[in-house]
Amino acid sequence: MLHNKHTLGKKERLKSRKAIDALFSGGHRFTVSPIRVFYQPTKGTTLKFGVAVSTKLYKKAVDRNRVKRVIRECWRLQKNQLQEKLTGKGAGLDVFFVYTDRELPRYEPIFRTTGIILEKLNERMNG
RNA sequence: GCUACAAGCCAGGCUAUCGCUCGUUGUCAUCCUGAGUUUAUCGAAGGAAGCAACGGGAGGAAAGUCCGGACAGCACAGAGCAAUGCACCGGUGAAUAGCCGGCCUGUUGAAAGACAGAGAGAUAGUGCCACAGAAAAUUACCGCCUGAUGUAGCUUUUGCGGAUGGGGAAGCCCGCUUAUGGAGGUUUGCAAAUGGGCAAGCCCUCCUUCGCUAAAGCUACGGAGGGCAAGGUUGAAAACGUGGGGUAAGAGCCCACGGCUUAUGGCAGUAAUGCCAUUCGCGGGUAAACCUUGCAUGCUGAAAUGCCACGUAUAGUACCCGGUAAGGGCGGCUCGCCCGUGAUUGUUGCAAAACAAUCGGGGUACAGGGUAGGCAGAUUGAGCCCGGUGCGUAAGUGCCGGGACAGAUAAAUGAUAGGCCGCACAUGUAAAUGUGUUACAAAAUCCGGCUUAUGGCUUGUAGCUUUU
RNA sequence: GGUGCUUUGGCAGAACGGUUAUGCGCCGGGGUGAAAAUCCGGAGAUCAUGGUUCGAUUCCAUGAGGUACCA
Repeated sequence: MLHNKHTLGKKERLKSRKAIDALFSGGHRFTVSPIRVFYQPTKGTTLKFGVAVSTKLYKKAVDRNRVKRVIRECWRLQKNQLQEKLTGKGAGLDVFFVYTDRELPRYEPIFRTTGIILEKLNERMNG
């Protein structure tokens, strides 16, 4: 029952500055436009997620919040499969998205892109 | 109906599904602490995470960071300088460069009024004022007046200044004279012979004319020097304005009227200020040029600050320091003041102490190592809103009653879908249909202002247009 | 969160409050068989809006952009 709920609480978010620094310096990365993905396996069993949008792309805080909310929503609705796999393997993963497009995103394309990213992450966890 | 201005209000609402965060309550089989005793995979009670229910969850500007505070830390030994800010008056308020009222000035207007004002000082000093113009600030180009010396002309007076003459019987011929002409005399010559004559610039005298020299006077030109600032094609700006007197010419030099201004007094006003009287004056503009005057300001800023946890290197290099230390604080600078060194050994010495060495200590700079988690600050406060009421022109404020008030921290307050209300656009006579959809923008310790961005609604005022 | 500095043609970059220089680039012409270089000529700018001033790139205010710093 637990994994049918599409939650994204505090524990599922990437909040430590230290962890993020480590992710940027030592993590793997790939890009599915317009999103750049950073990820790194960890010791815990949780899947942690974070988003960032540059101030240079969007000067207004309202726009940045909008982008982050859309991406977060897409991740929340689709990440359960990956979480199950990790729980099965007893592994953890930190994932970080950076939005790189200058145009404001619409919901559906981002939803699809997030799906592709999750598939890729799934494959890589296998390998 | 449109436009402009002013004031006020709202900042979409509903349903479904899935979420985020805070609080309260409950639950809790997992974990932690663990009363109790029977020492047992016993467990009261509490807590953590999870779960459930209920409740709260961006703004009028949350923005810009332009002002002002609260609050916190450091300092509190003062003086001077510097720096920064402010600048009509009164009120308001915790405070301000905010707000309210008033005064003054300017613009506009017939006026009433409206709008604007960084609104101390240009007579403390320095600088600047392009082009044009005579000149851009106590000066002088033209000009007006006076005017030594000079030049020219005129008048008067004095003095000076013209031609040797020769030849021929004569007419005449030659020579000379750049002062004209006349009168008289004398002389010479000629002709004639009665008398009267004729001729002569170069014989004499006088007058006149002309020229020169000198003196005096007048006029004109020029003008050393002096006086004046009235007038002068400019310019953004021109030396208080108009009229009269005055003068060599002129001038606020004097007078009258008017304008501005200083001071004193009276009256009105809390005051700025206004009116009246007397009075010093009238030497441009610019201080959002430097500056001067007055007043105010200790510095820093929640990344402040306190506590807990974790971690590292009590290490390295160079230099400095023995009390008037190195260095640090007040503090941006100077003075001044304050803080800031111990032990052991040795030498000298009666001692106090001084000096030296060693060890430690302190400081500055460099290069490096570590941490960047949690709690408090921190979400209810000089507060805000509504109603009533008192005071006040108002800003505001007193009293009474009621109400609401987020708290994240890689940072929540949402996403998707569908209607509805409203709005905009398109089609349409209309009914309606279709499309789009709210603008500006997101708390980050808190509060009061200001400024800027912006959708819609209501009311009022003014103008325009249409219809009646 | 806080504090500075800065904005001049396409680019770089000067300018006492008094006509916005200069270089590279661009356009046109000349030149060449065609180009390059060179030569001649030309266009093109003070971030925006107000204010002070007779007059603002310059001084002041407000806003917009850029940039740097503070643990």
